[in-house]
Amino acid sequence: MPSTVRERVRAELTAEITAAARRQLAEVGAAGLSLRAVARELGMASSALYRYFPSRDDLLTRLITDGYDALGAAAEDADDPVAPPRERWLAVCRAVRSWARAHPHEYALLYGTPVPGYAAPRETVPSAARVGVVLGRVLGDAARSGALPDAAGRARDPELVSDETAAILGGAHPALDDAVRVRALLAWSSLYGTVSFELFGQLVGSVADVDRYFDVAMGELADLLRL
Amino acid sequence: MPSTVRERVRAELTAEITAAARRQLAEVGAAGLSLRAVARELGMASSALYRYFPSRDDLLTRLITDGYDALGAAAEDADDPVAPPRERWLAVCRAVRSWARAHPHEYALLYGTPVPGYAAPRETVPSAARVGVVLGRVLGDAARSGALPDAAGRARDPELVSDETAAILGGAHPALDDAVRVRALLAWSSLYGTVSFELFGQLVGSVADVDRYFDVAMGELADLLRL
DNA sequence: CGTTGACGAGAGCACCGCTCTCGTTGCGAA
DNA sequence: TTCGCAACGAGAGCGGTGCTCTCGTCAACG
Repeated sequence: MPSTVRERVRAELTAEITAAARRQLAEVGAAGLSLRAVARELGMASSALYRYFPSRDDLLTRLITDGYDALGAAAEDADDPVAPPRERWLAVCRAVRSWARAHPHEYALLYGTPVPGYAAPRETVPSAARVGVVLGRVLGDAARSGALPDAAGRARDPELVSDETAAILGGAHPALDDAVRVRALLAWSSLYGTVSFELFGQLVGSVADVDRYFDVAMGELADLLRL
Repeated sequence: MPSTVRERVRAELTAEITAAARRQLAEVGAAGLSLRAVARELGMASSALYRYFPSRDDLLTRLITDGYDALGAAAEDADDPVAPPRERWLAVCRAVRSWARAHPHEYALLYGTPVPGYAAPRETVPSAARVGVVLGRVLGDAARSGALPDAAGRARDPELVSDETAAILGGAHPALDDAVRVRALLAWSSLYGTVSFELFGQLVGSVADVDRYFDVAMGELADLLRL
C-alpha cells in the first residue's frame, strides 16, 4: 500500500504511462512506439518519462510481461476443468487465437522478432509460462483421468525436456513419457506457428476460411496429443 | 544485358548496396539497419541511395525476397528426389533449421514481425513459396510412389485449401484429400513454429539438447503426414 | 554538337532515444 | 516546526534516423 502521497501519485502515473504506451502499441506497433509520443499524449516532457522507465526497452519489457499475463489469463479463462480433454485443448487454442487477433501488435511483440538486444528474460519468464501451464494442466488431467493411452516409456532425459518443464507438463504418470512431452512442446509450437502464420499473412493465398482451417488443424494436433 | 556504361554501373552499385545492407542486417538486425550506415560503408552520401531504392522499406523488401530465395535454394539443395519420403521430409526440415541458425536476423526478417506497414506482398510471393513447393513435391512423390495410405476422401473445398495451394501440394491423387493438405500446411506451420521458438529463445528453459528435440519433433510431424 | 536526364553531394527538416541542468516541492530527520 | 535532501518536471541539447530539395556535373541520345 502506498503510504505517502508521492508514492501513490508515482504508482498512478506509472500506470498511466503504461496505459498510454499500450494504446500506442496497439495502433502503431512496437517498432513505431515512441517515448516522445507517449509523453505528448500525457502532456508531459519526454525527459520526465525517464523518472519512471530508465529506457524505452524497459517500457517495452513491461508491456511484454503485461501481454503475457493477459494472454495467459485468456487461456486460463477459456479452460473448463470439467470438460473433456480434447474440448479443453481446442478451447485453449481458440482462446489464444482470439486474443492474438484482438491484439495483433501485442502478440507480435510477444512472439515476433525480439526487439531489444535479445534481452529481458528473467522477469518475463513466469508470465510467459502461463499458457504452457494451462496446456500442461490439460495434459496432466487427461492422464490422471485415464483418457490417455499408456506411453511407450521413452526414457526420462532432462536434456530433452527439462525437469521444470516435465513437472509443468503433468508431472509423473504412466501415460506421460518424454515422447508425450516432446509432442506437447511441439503442439504448443505448432499452435504458435499457426497463429503467427495467420497473423503475419503467411497463408493469405492458401487458406480462405481461416476459422475452419484453424479448427481442423487444432483437431489434428489433438490427435497428435492422443486427446 | 546492360548496353550502356551507365546501366552497367547502376546494376553494379545496386548489387553493392544490397550486399552492404545484407551485411548490416546480419550484424544488427532489421530494426537496426540504417540507410545512412549503408551509405557510409559505401563512402557515398545517404541521399544518393535514394536514386536506387525509393525508401528504406523498398530496400528491406529486396532483402526479404533475396532471403526467401536463399532459404528456398537451401531447401531444394537438401532434397534428394530418390530418397525415401520420410528422409526427404527430415532433410528439408534440417536444412531450414540450419539456414535459420546461420542467418538468424534474415530469418527473423522473413518470418518474424512484419516491419513495414504489413506490405510488400506481390513480388515476394513466388520466392516465399519455394519452401512450400519443396514440401509439396515430397508429398506428391510419396503419394505417387504408393508410400501414402489412401485418404479418407474429405471433400475438396477451395475455401479450406485454395486451388493453387492444392496444386502445389501434390495435385490430385487418391492419397491426397483436403485433410492431408491441411496436415501439410500444419506441418509447415509447425516447422516454422519450432524453428522460431528455438531462435527467439522461447524454449530456453525447457529444452537443452535442441538438436535431438528437433529431430524427434520433426519425426512426429512425419508421422502426422503419414510419411 | 547541344540538350536532357541521370547522378552524387550537401544542406536541411522533423523526428527519435537519451542526458544534463536547473528550479520546485514533498518528505523525513533534527 | 524547521531544515536539508532527494524526487520531480521542464527545457535545452547531442547524435542519430528517414527523407526531401537544390545544385553542379557528366554521360547518353537526337
